[in-house]
Amino acid sequence: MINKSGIFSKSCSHALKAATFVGKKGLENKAVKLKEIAEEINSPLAFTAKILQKLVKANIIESNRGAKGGFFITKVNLKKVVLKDIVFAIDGEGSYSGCALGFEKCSASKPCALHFQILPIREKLKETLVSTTLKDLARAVDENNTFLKE
Amino acid sequence: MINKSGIFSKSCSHALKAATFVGKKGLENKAVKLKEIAEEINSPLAFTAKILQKLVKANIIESNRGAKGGFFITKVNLKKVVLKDIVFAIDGEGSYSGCALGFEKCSASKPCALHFQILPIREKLKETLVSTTLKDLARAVDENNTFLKE
DNA sequence: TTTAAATCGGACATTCTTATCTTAATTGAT
DNA sequence: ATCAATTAAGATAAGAATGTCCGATTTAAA
Ligand code: FES
Ligand code: FES
Repeated sequence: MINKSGIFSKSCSHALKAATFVGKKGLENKAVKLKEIAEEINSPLAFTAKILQKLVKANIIESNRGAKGGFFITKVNLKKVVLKDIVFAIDGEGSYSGCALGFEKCSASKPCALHFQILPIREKLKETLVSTTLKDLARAVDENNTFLKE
Repeated sequence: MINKSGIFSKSCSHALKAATFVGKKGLENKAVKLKEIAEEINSPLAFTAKILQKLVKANIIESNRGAKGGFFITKVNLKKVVLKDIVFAIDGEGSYSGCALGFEKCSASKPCALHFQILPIREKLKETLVSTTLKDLARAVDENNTFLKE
């Protein structure tokens, strides 16, 4: 999953930020409009729209069209959705279980040259991605302990 | 650094494989030709050439042109070069110290929403990348414990 | 019923990564 | 000197990721 500037692809980090902001508003049962989301996470409007649509299709957040519409997340999902769900929805599974050197499939029976070095790191990453909920992130942002833009 | 199919960019994983193979031959003080490298790591010839050139410019491996030419690594470098050096040479520094959500710079004073989750993973990755030498990888491949292609 | 506010969805444009092609430069052997 | 083998380097192409645009659709309210 490693690329030239950070851990996640841009799409994925925009998705994580967008979902976190929707989650933050979800803490108080509010829906938010696309425009507000894009501004709040400092991400291009149209591109943010595309990403939000993916999150909707992946049943992570929901949306309402028309006047008074917007994006929102249910209490249930806010608690249930973990980071892995978002990463999968945007980048797919390969991103967190693929072989470090590009083998078709990571396996201990034909380990690549980096297998034993990378495996523990990937395990730690997986553990974090499945144990961190969107609510965790949303709360931290809501309490001003962490931020969605610089 | 995370992308759609594995931990490193393709360029970077080709570089790691190529360097490891050159390193394996370096264990017995042999130079190898581009063609042999590309075949051995299952990577396109011309693209492999480009990557090898970057490794040469980064003083990780060396090359000789002309008949009987090829790529090789000195005993000193084989022992001294760590994975970080290769990753830096190909993908640059951002790849392992950039902010997970794309902030200009990762900092505890303005942590992004994922900072506290990602930091320990990145630290573990860094630790691995600086403590694993090319010789370590080359040896494991030489002993058939790990592989460079499927 | 009309209108304005939103999201949806597909086509399009741009930029970055990956890959190829071609020509030059270098070197050892004949 | 010439030739063949080999890396170096730059131009170019193909593909994927990122980003934009615009018209269609849905909805609430006037
Ligand atoms: S085989 Fe490459 S990471 Fe496991
Ligand atoms: S600020 Fe984003 S990872 Fe540290």
